[in-house]
Amino acid sequence: MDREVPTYNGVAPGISMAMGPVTDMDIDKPTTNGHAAGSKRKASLGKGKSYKDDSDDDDVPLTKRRKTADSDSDSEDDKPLVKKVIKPVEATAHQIGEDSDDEVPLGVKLQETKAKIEKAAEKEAVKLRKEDKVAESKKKSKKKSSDDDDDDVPLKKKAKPAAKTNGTKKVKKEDSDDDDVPLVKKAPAAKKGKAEAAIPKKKGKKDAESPGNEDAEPEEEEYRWWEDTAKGDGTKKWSTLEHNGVIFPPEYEPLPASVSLFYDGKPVKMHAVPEEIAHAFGAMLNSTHNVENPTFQKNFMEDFREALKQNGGAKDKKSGDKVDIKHFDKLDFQHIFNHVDAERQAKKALSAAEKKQKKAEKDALEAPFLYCSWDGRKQKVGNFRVEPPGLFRGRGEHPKTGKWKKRVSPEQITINIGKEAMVPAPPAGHKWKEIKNDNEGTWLVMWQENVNGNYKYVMLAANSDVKGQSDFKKFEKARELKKHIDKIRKDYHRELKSDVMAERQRATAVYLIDQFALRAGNEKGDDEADTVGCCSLKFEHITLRKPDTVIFDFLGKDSIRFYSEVKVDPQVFKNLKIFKRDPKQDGDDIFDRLTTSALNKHLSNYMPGLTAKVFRTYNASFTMATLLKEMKKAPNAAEQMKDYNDANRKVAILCNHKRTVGAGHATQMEKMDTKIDGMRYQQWRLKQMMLDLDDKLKKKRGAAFFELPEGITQDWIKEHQASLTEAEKVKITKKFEKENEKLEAEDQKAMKPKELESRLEVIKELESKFKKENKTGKIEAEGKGATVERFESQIEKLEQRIAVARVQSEDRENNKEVALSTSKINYIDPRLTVVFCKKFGVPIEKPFSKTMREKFDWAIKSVDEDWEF
DNA sequence: TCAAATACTTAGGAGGACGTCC
DNA sequence: GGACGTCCTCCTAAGTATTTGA
Repeated sequence: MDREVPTYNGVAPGISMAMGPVTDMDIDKPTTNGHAAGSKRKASLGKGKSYKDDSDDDDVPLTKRRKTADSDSDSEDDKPLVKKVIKPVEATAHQIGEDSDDEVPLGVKLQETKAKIEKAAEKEAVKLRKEDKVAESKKKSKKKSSDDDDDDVPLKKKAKPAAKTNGTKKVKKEDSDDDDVPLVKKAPAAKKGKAEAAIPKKKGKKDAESPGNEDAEPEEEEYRWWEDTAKGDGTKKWSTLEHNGVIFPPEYEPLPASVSLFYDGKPVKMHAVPEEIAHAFGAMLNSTHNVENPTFQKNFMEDFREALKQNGGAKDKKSGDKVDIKHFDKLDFQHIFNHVDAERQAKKALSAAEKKQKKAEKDALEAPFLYCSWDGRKQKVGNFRVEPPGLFRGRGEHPKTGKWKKRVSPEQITINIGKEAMVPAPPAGHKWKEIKNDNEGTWLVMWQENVNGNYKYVMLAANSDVKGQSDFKKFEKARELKKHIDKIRKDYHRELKSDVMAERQRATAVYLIDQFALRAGNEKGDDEADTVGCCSLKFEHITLRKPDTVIFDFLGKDSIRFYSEVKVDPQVFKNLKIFKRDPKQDGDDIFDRLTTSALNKHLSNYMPGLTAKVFRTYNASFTMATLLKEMKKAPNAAEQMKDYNDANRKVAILCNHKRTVGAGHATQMEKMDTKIDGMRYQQWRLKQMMLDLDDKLKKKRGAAFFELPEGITQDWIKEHQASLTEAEKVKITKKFEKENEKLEAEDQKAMKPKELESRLEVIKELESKFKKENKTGKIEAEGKGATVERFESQIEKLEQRIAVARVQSEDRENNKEVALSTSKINYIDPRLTVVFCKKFGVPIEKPFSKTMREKFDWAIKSVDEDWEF
């Protein structure tokens, strides 16, 4: 039974959309976003293993428990714990202070740097608490003046706003419980009606993206929320909210008759529903890590076959006979891929004008969805496009990777909007799942996806006020942690020896989170990739090497490998040994008495809102702050940026932010090496020319100066000479051909091959020169007015170029698998970067791209160079 | 108390835009 | 102006953390 793909219009004028039949949500039993179905305890105990000694006497002092074979070392438990700093040893997750040029052994160097940073943090914490006390007593003594001050945000006193405020008039106190005070200054509520027309403009921002809005609307006053101290308690996010909903993806366009999926060598035809799934697979044929993954293939096959079953199966295109598609190996997607690729190329080949035209059409279509009105302010919406159907690209060994992510229908979509606002119309013939007026949420639209049952949200863009505010809060929270970090560290060092197992595990976990920037590690379900964080570390993820080295080796978020060999506090080493004690084995939790909730609950005792993830933000920003503080002025902005990136890289390494090494990396490195060697060879030649002018120099400068550079051999020279002459030959030939083409285009007579021959004479001369040099071992001084001084200056210039190239090469190598952007976007307080720019006179455009400058607008406008994290 | 539901941040990769070099 | 490499933006997966409800 063939069915037409249902099509309907209505959300965006002019766009047609297709969705699957409107059923009652094609959603598998949801597993929820990232939450395990089973409990943590089940993970280690469910297999019938007994930890009787541990579980039965949780609260029995560990010292009274049975001794193990390692009792010797355990007996040291009761010795006073000497506070030690960690000593990471490898170029892995903890390379703070790494310095490849340094003579000091890496481990020692790292230890020193980390110790310095920790010591500084401790000192700072004491100082901050002192300052707080003084401030508090001052406050008490002049209570009445409290509403004049704006230093309500902790630590804000250090931040002197660089620019004059033109923001909203300050309302008083921060901790106002008054829910009715709008989060942002209330602007006149937009009229009911076409929402996009009601969305006011933001001052100073070009509005090219919203073509419908270009006429003379009054510009909105910039709202400097970071100077507004009356931000409520954060529960109520908005008072009025207007938006136009979402754009649905275009309908599926069936393949032309000439293009087919092949099965067992024969072209087959099928209904659009299964064809769309096959099309998706064919389109991603170049993504080998997906299409060659057996799980991906298996899941794809299951869903593809199911879709075929539901839609009349497949038929031989020629005979019309039924084809039972059973085996993945017999499928051939190449024709589909070629078709998709041709379409891509055609799109690429469009003229500039055509591309412009297409873009204009797309922009016009999307314009109504770009912005919303949030408390009367025009705010950019982040992801207003409903995710198109496709094959789920779960990362790593995700058990569901390759499953078909179905087309989302309006009936699955919940709209969150202000009570007074006009609800966007669903596509004709459809209705929304639900309309909500939840002003405690920041999302505008929500639906549930069918593969994992995950919730998908449409929220505001990163440069919106509300996202900026939560970013600001996040960094303020991390700064707040500075005041408590010394106490927290003292406490966990003490509790590492606690008699209560749960407490000891907790202390050990906090130690790891603090020292090695591990993530919390929530429990995961069986239908997710097997990745872990701190609390979910398993037996096999940690190897202990006496006396105090821990080797972490596990897959973290996004299945990125975390490998690190580090020296730890001896008590941590002992604890981990205990947590791994028999009968635990592979698959069992290291921290079987600890959950992320318990850990976070404990942390919140130190400071409201303190959770495991705050440590990552704190350590990243604090490290960056320390490195920037130590930074010296560089001769120019480029070198200053290199220093900045080096600091950024240290933070990225701390956070284990990685990227896959680009395909061309090795070739690039080789190229750079060859380039450097070429320059060194050139230097050597110049030195020989110096000798040619004055053979006494050898005695004067010492023979070593004139020797062949290390690694440059006679064989290498011959090879290099050959490649030099070849490159020159190619260059001359290409130039000749181009000139001829030009002549022909101008209807002139082309040059004869003889001309090329004569031009290539120089190559012959070059070759014979090299030959002579190689034979005699002498290099004649070249150039008019050759002098020793001139050659020396040329050598010096080459030396500089070599140095620059070496730095670049090293930089590239060091950076090949480190992603800097993640830490810059999420972990390093942007105000630190602003301070860096101001202090060293570097334009903000250097470290922050346009999008980042918009996202961190609040930071750029709120600090001067004296600001400290 | 626990699992499920919910809402948000953090993450790497794909692909297009942009800049540089020849 | 085309080839090539790099940077930037978009996309959406994959985490964390809190809230809800049985």
